[in-house]
Amino acid sequence: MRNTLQRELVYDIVMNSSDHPSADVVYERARRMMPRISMGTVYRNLKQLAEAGRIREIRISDDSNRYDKTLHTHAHFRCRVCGRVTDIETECGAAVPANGFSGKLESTDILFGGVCADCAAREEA
Amino acid sequence: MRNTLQRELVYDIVMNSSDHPSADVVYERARRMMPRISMGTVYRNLKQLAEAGRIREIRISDDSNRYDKTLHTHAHFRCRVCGRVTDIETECGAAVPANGFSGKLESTDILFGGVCADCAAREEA
DNA sequence: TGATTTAATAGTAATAGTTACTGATAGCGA
DNA sequence: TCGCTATCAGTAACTATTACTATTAAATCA
Repeated sequence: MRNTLQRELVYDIVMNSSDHPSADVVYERARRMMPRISMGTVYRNLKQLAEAGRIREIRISDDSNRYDKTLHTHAHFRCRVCGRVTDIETECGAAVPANGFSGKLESTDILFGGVCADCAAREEA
Repeated sequence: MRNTLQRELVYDIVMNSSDHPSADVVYERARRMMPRISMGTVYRNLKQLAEAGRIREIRISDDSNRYDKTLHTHAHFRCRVCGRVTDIETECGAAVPANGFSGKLESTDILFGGVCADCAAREEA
């Protein structure tokens, strides 16, 4: 994997973000530093960095994928009102398949959906 | 909610499928019974039936949504080789957010990815 | 039962997220 | 420094899904 300015920029943006940015958001932030960078480059590098294990891809159906600097498996919560994605602890730690599963496990995604505390309070008012 | 032939057909197809069909697959099966049914109708009814709690929507990022006759929360495994989605038991039962989460929880999706036993055996050969 | 209301339909167009393509550029090994 | 080729910018294409519109048909009611 070549060490290009574009790839390092994309990587730095994810590593300095704590808000689980989507490709779109990474693109907007990247353009501030490198105005001619293209969307395709951002997508390609996010995918490659995730494949290389340098960042983590959070797959969110019915929404765009997000990218996370935190590498270890952990659950996420997505607020359907504000769209924010936050880390969340689960009671049993990381879920694992019970005995009896005989395939090859490669990824685990735990996604909770609902309304975050902030938006719930705002809805009350 | 009106009781249309199209809606009952879509519902019956999901209830008689154990392979977690996507909207596309439901559409193909529906056309065999009702050739003039449209894709939009299938999508609309799957969404409405899921909202009404009569079927369950399985959200699979980087792939189309699937639909399940089983209503209670349970984890799924998706094989990246053959694309099949199967039910899977987890060691700790259903994951729940740890104490400290103060939002409103509405959905839980646990998705494992990897290679199923069949495809793994085939890759060996 | 037949008229009326309106949710739902078929068919089509549009949207969003993402990937593919193409000629030009630049990282890196020799 | 030269040459190879991965990567780039820009654009087109693709896929899953939703939106739109005129038409149809459930359900309500006289």
